Amino acid sequence: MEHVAADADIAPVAALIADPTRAAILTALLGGQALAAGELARMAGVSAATASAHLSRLLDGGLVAVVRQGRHRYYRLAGHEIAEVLEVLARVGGRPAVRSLRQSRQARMLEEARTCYDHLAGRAGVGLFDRLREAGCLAGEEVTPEGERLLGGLGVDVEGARRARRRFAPECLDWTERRAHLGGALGAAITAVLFERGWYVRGPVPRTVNVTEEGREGLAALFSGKELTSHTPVT
Amino acid sequence: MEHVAADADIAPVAALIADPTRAAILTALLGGQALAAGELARMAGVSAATASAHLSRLLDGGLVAVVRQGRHRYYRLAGHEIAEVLEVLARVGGRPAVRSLRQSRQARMLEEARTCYDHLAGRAGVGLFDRLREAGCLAGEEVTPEGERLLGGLGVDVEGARRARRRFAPECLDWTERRAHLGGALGAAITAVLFERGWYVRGPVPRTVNVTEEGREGLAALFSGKELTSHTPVT
DNA sequence: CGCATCCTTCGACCTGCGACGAAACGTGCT
DNA sequence: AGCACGTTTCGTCGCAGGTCGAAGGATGCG
Repeated sequence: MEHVAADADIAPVAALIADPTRAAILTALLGGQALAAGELARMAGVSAATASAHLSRLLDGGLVAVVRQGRHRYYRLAGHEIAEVLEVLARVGGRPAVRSLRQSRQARMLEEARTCYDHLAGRAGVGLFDRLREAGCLAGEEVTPEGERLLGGLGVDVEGARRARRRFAPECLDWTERRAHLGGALGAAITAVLFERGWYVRGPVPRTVNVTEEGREGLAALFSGKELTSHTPVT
Repeated sequence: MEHVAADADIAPVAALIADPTRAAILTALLGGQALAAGELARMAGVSAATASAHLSRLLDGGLVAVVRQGRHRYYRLAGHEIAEVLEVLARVGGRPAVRSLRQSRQARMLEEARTCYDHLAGRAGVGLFDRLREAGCLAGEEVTPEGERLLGGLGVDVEGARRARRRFAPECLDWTERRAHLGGALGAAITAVLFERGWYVRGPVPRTVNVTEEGREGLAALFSGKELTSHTPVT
């Protein structure tokens, strides 16, 4: 007989994350991209059979979702709550020792700019957040009329983000920078536009992203108060 | 060779939470009270030896801290980050099936009012949060001058909370109510005052709290705009 | 000083589960 | 149809770690 009060069962979820191989898989998926089972196996450094077993368990547990496309099966995190769990765990987990030179290069790229499931993090993330604040776009967890104008001009659907079922514009603080960046529905919407415009592109290392030349110019123009040139979204 | 980029090691932390017995211990400690090793063993339904082994590992992992007092050893969570991890995990963990009548009573009490490590949660938590908003005390993640006056009169050290290293007034949404309540440094400061004044007291079931008669009257007076009677803090 | 209480350490047992290779399954290409 | 490739299933091995009882400190009480 359990004397502890009825509570959410946290152990099963934690157990799914507790295995190093599964943790590597989940961390790889934290980039926000859906990845094929084979790629995940390679990234985690295990055989295809082993990865498959892990993915099957993660699927059962509702941590990942799968979409079949031809003979590939692309896995992604099941939702932003899952990404939040991983981020919070990373925050208490502490930074690991960096071993090889190659890893230190990758680590530097991750610190520079990366995606945190569906929004921008790292130095780029906090930089963007700071610039939005300075420009008077944000007040607490709300967007000012000024911000509405600026983001609207960029092509961000602020109203749509506000109606989303998840939190609108929470500060999300990550484990590399010790400062906050913009998460939530608004952070995701802005990041989506940045990718769509080609201002940021995904880098070779799983979660990293890079700013493009257009991105550098576009962002500079955006915050210098100039109007943007007309925007032709990619279908 | 690991192909995954250098990242925080989340697996070891997750592994500590992954065991059902350790999860029960951590959940019990989520009430914010320090508990003796024996009590924790009883609550988790294991022998003293087993609990001791688990507590030792949790201590190593930095998830709990211990204070020796006579022949007792009181364990508590190591910090609010740990409580945050548990809350987030509980949110994705889903609600467990309620088995006995007794558990359903306890579950109802937990939903009514409980502590979430160091701040008020459950219906009481979201109620307080809503009333503070309605009274115009909060704007986004900031406190208005009006709020400063009202909370100051209550005896809350708003300035002290603002200087704390943790987030000031984040919304913390929990797994029973699907709404937000007040967490962070400010939430903790307010809750501390509520206990100090005797407006809330801890209930018999681990994480539950109960509002007292004084509490009901005091809160009503507070939000009806009246000034409070002078406050004599408990040493 | 000796006993009771609380907690930890030790030794032994046993279950759970993560690892792989080989083979089966399903899909796309020619 | 037949082959190639990505993925899952199956069978098996081996080890990590959770559990308990009993014994060994440590602390408070009379």
